[in-house]
Amino acid sequence: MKISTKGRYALRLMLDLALNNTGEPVSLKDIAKRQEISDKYLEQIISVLNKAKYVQSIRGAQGGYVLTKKPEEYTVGMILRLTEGSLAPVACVEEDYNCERMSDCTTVLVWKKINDAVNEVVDHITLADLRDYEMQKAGEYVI
Amino acid sequence: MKISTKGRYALRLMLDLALNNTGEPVSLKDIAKRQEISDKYLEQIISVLNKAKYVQSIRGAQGGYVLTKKPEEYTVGMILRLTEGSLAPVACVEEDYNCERMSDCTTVLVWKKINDAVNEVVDHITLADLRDYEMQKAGEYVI
DNA sequence: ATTAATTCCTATTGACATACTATGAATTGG
DNA sequence: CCAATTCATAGTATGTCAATAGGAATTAAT
Repeated sequence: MKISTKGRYALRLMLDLALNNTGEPVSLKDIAKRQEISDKYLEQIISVLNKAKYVQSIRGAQGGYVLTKKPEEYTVGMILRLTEGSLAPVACVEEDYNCERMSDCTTVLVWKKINDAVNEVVDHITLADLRDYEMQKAGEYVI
Repeated sequence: MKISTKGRYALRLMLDLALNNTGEPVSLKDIAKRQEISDKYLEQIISVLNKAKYVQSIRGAQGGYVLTKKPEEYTVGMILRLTEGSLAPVACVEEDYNCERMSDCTTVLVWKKINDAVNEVVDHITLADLRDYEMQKAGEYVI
């Protein structure tokens, strides 16, 4: 029942971009340094985000990545589902899954409730929420 | 973000015992047949439930297993945590976990919310709820 | 006392996923 | 031209999953 590093790093990566959302491209090397994550591994992760047009890449020297949308427009769910695949706790509550036991199966009730509960959380937190939380937290120690 | 067969089978196994809770021991072979699960695999799973005293075993011919408590007293969370280990979506929201980034880490907010949401579900469904649901469902077609 | 049915215990296996590392090509600003 | 960057693909070590396998121990029924 774990979220892998892929999803976790993707979220930190996107949050990092949201916090450095100046219009200038942010290099992966910088993100990797700030987040203390292997840059080579981050390359693979951002490649997925890039192909899905969640970020735009600028190649060459001084290149990097920028968000394609406003932080408000990314939910945590979008990012996790893209990088992790489905967040469903079991295959049988995923879209168009078919199981012969389905009609008999009582435990599927539990999986559906877990699924709904998780979706409710991840689909209502945006990158902007996390960015604001982090910025506010940073401000707490100013005075 | 998946629950493994171990936890899923454990829940079906326990529900099967709740539905056949006559006081007579139920053999694993029968459970395996009803649930269409490998009996050899179920042996390993029930061994965990047995060591935790969630079930009591009766050895020898005509032996089997019985629940040690009333179905009302088992939550889905108890059964899943025992067989799956922690249900936390990431290690850092588990009890007494320590991570240097903890104080900086904004994404942990997300994991905590997921964790709470899942716990809220699994800790409020009991075996009796599932048993009643299944019995009621079976009755629907009587007339 | 024997047999058959059962639980109990431990080891092994094949497939797959995870979390990277490695290598090098392509692109581009300075 | 060069250094910094993204892009693409391959490899790898480790671990987990989902069983399967084999047999020992126990006990009710005959």
